[in-house]
Amino acid sequence: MTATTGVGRGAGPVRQASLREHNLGLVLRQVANALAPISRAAVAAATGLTRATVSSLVEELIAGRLLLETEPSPRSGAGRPAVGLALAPDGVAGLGLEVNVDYLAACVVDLTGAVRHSAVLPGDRRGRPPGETLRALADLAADAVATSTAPIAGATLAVPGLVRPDGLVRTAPNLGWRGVDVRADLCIRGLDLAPAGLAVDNEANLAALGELHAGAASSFLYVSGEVGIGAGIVLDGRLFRGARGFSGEIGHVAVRPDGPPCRCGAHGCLEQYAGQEAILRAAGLVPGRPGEAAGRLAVAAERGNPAVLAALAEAGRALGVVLAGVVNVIDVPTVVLGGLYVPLATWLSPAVRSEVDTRVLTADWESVEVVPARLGVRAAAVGAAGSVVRAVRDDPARWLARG
Amino acid sequence: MTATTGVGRGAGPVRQASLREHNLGLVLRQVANALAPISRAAVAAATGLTRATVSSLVEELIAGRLLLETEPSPRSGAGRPAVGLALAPDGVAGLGLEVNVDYLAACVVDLTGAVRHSAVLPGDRRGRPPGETLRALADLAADAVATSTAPIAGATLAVPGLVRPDGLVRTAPNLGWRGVDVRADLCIRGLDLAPAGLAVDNEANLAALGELHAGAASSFLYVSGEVGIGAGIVLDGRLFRGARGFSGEIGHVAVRPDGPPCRCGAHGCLEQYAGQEAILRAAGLVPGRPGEAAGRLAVAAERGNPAVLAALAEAGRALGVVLAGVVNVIDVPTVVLGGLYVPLATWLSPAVRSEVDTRVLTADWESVEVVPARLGVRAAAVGAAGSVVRAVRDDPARWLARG
DNA sequence: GGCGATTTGTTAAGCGGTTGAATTATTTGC
DNA sequence: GCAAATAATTCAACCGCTTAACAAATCGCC
Repeated sequence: MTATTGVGRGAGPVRQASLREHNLGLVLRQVANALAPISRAAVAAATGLTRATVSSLVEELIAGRLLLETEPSPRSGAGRPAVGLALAPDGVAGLGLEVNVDYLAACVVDLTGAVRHSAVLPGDRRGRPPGETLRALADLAADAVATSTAPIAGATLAVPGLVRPDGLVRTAPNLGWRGVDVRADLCIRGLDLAPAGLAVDNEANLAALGELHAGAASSFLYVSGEVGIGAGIVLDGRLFRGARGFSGEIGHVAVRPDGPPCRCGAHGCLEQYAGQEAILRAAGLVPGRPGEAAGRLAVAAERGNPAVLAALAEAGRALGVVLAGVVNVIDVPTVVLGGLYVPLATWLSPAVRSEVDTRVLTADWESVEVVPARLGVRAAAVGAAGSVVRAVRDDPARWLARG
Repeated sequence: MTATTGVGRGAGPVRQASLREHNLGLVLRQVANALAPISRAAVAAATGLTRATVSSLVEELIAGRLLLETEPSPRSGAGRPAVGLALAPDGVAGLGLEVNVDYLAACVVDLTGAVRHSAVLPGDRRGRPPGETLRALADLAADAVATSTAPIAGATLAVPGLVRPDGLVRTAPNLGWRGVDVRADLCIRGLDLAPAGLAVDNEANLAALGELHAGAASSFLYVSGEVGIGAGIVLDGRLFRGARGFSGEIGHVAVRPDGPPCRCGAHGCLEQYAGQEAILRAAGLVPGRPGEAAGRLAVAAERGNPAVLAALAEAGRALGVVLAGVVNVIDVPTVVLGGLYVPLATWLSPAVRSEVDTRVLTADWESVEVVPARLGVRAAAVGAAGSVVRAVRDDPARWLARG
């Protein structure tokens, strides 16, 4: 009986040092989440730590250039005025990279969450050798690094495909990649990736983090519609990766078990109803370059083209059926439509909402919101960069202890 | 920018006391997960704590009657013989309760995971007033408590319906319950529920924990087929409850969006293909008492009744389509078929497996297993009781510090 | 049988980190 | 100008882990 492998839960032992690491993060996040500069005393009150401890922790964070003291805020009541604390804009930054079907992107996000640099290099990357694409990306990345006044804590790369937890790209069908070890193949001038290393993740996952970063709710399902359809699941401010790291593959959830065949080998997958090519086909438009399909569809829909409107309604319905299923299973309060679906949200959302409302069991008392994404194409790159600074925020001690 | 509410992550501050609480749990779980009695030195080596610290922690756990010293194990090599440590069978126990359509159940599980007492009271509970049912359950529970030599740390109740995180039963359609506040209405003779309180949870969730307890993998999807169909999701040894606590409602995931109408108001829900009544209908059998349908189906299938075999194959296919979708979304390596599906697994599994294998995107390199549940009807009650002792195991300090 | 090697478990000193109280600093209000 | 109020720092005390030394119990080898 009872044979869970390993110890489960909070794994390791806890020494006093871990205690400080935890509290360091607690204080840093408290400052980060405050809307305005906040005093040590307020941090102490909010965290439950004593002011003495908070002072000591803050001192360390300031020395590590993660926090700054600001001018006292507008006075209120008697007493010594509080010294404000805020995140240091030049303390650390994260580098976010993205390889996609028709562009490469790089951006730098600082600790405060501000996007400090952002560059996109258009170009069709389908079927090109990974090495060539990665070299071009490395150049773009090196430029981004060169512009940063803050030290770069690490980099994260977004790829439209299945990525193993260790960073190996299992397959990125639309790029034509299979088994690419990005971590070994990418080296960026002016940036030593050894310490934090390069993280690689699915484009939908990182775009979801980008939305979180941009102020979306703390729990939501992000749907990334492109040639394929992926999803990133954010629960309670954290990315949910499933048991083995390949969560969110909603593009191959069945809409109709005996529907049209899909390139995955199954029948009636969502991609065959709401993928970019399926929508174009249903609308009677010719497939073109991957980047501009959404625009063409939006223009035609705006003009009232009936075939396009019908195609979008049908796609929305299929999307709604699948999303309702997902919500029934993981019970998220919000669905964010991203990628291709952002410019088409006006026409897709009604059908999606209607399906979700009738099919989600708990919809009667726990409403489910369907909203378009706030970020555009850059969502994944911003999310990737944001995930780096988020990692520093979650465990500042590791960053402070760097060689 | 960046406006996650609250602090997220590891919530509270960490004082030295929390440190000890954590390590107390670490040591206890290490002993629990060992297959045989284990020495202090081995615990130290496995956890990374020093032997001195482990000794101190063990002393506290022995004083609290959670651990026992056993005879030294068969010798091996030189050196002073080790004193074995094992979970104390009489240190604490958990009470598990279940209200279901056609029976009530109560059981007691001790810290080692052994079921010390188990009682089932058959009887149709559909449409009966909740108060009456709860009184009958309280009697059953009081008997269970009376038999226990170990102090009862708390109780958990399994209900076939939607349960709010605070324990309010939102709705249990097959019982005819709506908005029942079990925690207020249930009081058990001889057991003070005040300290740990009474937890209430969905039957599928707790049955999933029961399977975990019975040694299933540490990540799996448990499917509970009864009149309705629910699922419990276990990831990395932990129950996954979704963002708002209502996860796993797979009974109303669509198999065919324009299929037969479902009592939930939508069309083509899984319940209409693989629910108890749907299978009986498709098999041409009359609905009977809820408890015996599975048996009748299994007997008829055994005899080779073609209508029944076809009905089961069809149900298996529908189940497979939906489960494949769920696996695509949360990427679990194992699906456990429970409840009604256990006796029917022989006929359901092939269709389920075939659908899962063709529809799960990652199935080519990360196989998905489909297995029948190990526990029978009692899974939920055992899981409920197990969840109580599991809570003690995860945070022994709280139990040791009881008034 | 005795002695060293080996492993377990305990004890005592030390150190890191938080607490709590006292102290200093800086403002408002009367 | 002084009391009240609030912010931040200093310092002794305490708590829990670690290190290192030691005591206990067994094996193996001569």
